[in-house]
Amino acid sequence: MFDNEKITLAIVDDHPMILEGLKSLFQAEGSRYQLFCFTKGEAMLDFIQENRVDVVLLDIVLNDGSGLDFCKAIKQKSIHTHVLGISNQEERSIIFRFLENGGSGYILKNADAMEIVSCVEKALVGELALSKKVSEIMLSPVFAPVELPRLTKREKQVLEAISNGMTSAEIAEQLFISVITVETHRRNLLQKFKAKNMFELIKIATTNKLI
Amino acid sequence: MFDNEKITLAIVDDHPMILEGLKSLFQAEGSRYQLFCFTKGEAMLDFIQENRVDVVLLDIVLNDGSGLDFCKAIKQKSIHTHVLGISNQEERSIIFRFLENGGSGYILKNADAMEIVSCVEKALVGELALSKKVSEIMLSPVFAPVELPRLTKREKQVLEAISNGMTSAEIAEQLFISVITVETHRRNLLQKFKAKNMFELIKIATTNKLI
DNA sequence: CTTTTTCTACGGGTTTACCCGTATATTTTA
DNA sequence: TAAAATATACGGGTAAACCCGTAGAAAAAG
Repeated sequence: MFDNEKITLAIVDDHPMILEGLKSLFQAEGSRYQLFCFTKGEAMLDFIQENRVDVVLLDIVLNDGSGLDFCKAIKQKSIHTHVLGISNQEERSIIFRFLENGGSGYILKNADAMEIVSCVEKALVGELALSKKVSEIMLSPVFAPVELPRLTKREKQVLEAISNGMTSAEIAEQLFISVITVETHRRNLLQKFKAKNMFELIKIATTNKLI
Repeated sequence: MFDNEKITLAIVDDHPMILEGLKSLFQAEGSRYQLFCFTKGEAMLDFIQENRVDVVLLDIVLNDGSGLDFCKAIKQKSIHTHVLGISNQEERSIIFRFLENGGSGYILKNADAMEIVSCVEKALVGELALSKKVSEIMLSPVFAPVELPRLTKREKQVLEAISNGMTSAEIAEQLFISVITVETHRRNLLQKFKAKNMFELIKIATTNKLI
């Protein structure tokens, strides 16, 4: 990014009103920014393929896909582009997923104008850009009342192996126990999780980082 | 936390040397801190059950369990306790998991003394406390060369349903297609992912947030 | 030191997943 | 418009998962 060049800022949002709002906000910033607006994520990706973009303000909920996926795609195409999520979506896990996917920050749409601008500038200098409310959300974990069953050492081993695609026979061989024992562990796992089958169980266990 | 009371700081680390180092660091801080040291996570949890603790400096790799789990357990027992991860573990996904589990911050062990102290103080006033190196890591996503196959709309629907524990017959009914078609989609999914079976595939898809 | 949990193991039976090849209509992309 | 990808569907067969009840030995917890 050269000092004599403008900062290229892409805005992606499928609400025309919000797009307009952001547009006028950054046009007012003494023309430091060159704006490009998109209502579709794919169109923005095509643009980034061919043009240098410094910052993307990316809505999370778009009609042609998820901002989470678009963020990842942007960083894959252009690692130096800073991507800021901007959404009404307050869900904690969404924020984390966005950052994990390479986002440089996250802003809630009800943030005031100053905050949005300062987040963009933070991102530009390589800092993590979180609006006040967002960092509060990140620091306020809610522990779901869904009590996950705790697994024994053996059950963890079996579950881990299953999730790696091993069959009961293979697991039995690996753990030096009988196939029948492995199947008993399977049964107990299903009961503990109240899952209908292992597919559901593995999804639960994986999303809850048990394996 | 009252001004006339000391800040209670628990340190959990199974390397005696590091424990000593942190101890002397905070004892030097004009006795603002009252220290409690632990080499086992379980012992620290028992302590927190009975005593108010303002901040925990928690090693991620402990011999009696993972700091990730301990962090979650601490926040479940005592939501107001700030937990700071302190580890040599530089892995990006670990940092995110720690924060998702309720951590207030994360510090690498090679951070200098000042940085550690300032992170603790940041956490005390309710801010996200990341050492410089850590926030750099968070902002440097690496996109694994493992190219995930992109799924068609139908395949996503089928995979989603499988992961919710539905059988092929149930899925067929839900999507108004033949069981045979569902099984064809299953087959194609397995081939696309080069997975041995659906258990493995669901784990891959879930950890990569495809479902 | 007793009680509980965990790990181990058996038999028999039903359901489901998985593998193989094939094939046509529709939709998307080049 | 031609080629490729997608969604649909059939038949036959094997392997694996899942369900039921039961139960002893070892380890952990009280």
